[in-house]
Amino acid sequence: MDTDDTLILESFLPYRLSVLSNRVSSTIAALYADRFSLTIPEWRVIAVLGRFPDLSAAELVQRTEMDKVAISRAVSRLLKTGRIRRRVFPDDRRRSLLELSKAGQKVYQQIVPLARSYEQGLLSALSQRQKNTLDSLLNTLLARSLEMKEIEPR
Amino acid sequence: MDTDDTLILESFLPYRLSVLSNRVSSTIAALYADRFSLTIPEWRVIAVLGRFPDLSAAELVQRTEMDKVAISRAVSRLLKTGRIRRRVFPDDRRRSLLELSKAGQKVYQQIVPLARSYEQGLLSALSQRQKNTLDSLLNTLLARSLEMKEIEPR
DNA sequence: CACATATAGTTTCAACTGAAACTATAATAG
DNA sequence: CTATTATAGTTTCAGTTGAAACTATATGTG
Repeated sequence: MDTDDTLILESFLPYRLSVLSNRVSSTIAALYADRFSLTIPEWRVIAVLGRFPDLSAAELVQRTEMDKVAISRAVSRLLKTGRIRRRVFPDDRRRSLLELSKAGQKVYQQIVPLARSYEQGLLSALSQRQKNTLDSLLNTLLARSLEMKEIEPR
Repeated sequence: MDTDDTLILESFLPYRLSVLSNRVSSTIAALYADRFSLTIPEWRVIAVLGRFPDLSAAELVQRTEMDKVAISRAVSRLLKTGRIRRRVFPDDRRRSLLELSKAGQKVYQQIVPLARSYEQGLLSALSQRQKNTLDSLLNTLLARSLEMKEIEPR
């Protein structure tokens, strides 16, 4: 029924991804903001430092796929709220070494189960097999989206 | 290897969806901005009006899942650039009826193939079977994400 | 009718964002 | 070594955003 010169927005993959991602992010953001006064960028930094202590800001940029301005701001809020500590890397004084403070570790420990449980809730309608399929489809799409971004010249 | 109190950000579904959606959206946004000076909200309005002429702003809100401020701004830019026209709905003078102008139709006709071709490129690594699976997984997740958003009280 | 309440859409204001400029330090070249 | 160039991270500035207030119109109630 649908002709070739029409586009059905609600079937258009980029649109659907955007709606899904916005819904998920805003739900989680509300969760984190309510209980921990944490933004999503801050939470991402905590999540990464929980696993890999003593990273520099540049390493956080890589591991979170956020830009360095966002990292700088998240880090400065987390420093102010005492959730991370910063040392200077002795061999290169431009660089800092960031790690969770005691308070930051506590937030991390509380928020990990919350994050897991949201994720499980979202995935609860899927069988294990479907979850595996989803995982692999997302891997493919993530790789392909990166190629298409780089190929398409700015 | 990964214990229960650790979270691997790059495997966390909300994070992956966000990275994917941001990549896709920013690639498309660059495409549209370059060639048509169109933002994504404007493009969404055009896409919907191309299929359903004579909608009100409130109907655009529903069909695009954007909020009414964003719609109001997109509509006012599109009016200014002459891509849509607005009439007052006679039976209720608060309401407007929006439709593509000739120029808007032309943009629509040019941009639909561009959108389709981006989507095909993104999906090019998938078999038809995988595309169907993706489609159905997204439907499930979209439904579930809505439930979880509504259940979780603000 | 007059008043209260609801709805469509716009504007305002404060917070957020990213690109570009900037500061500090380091590495490399003459 | 000094000058130049590069890198780490921060700040600035010019948009962009969304919540709440606002304007205009419509609907419901006594």
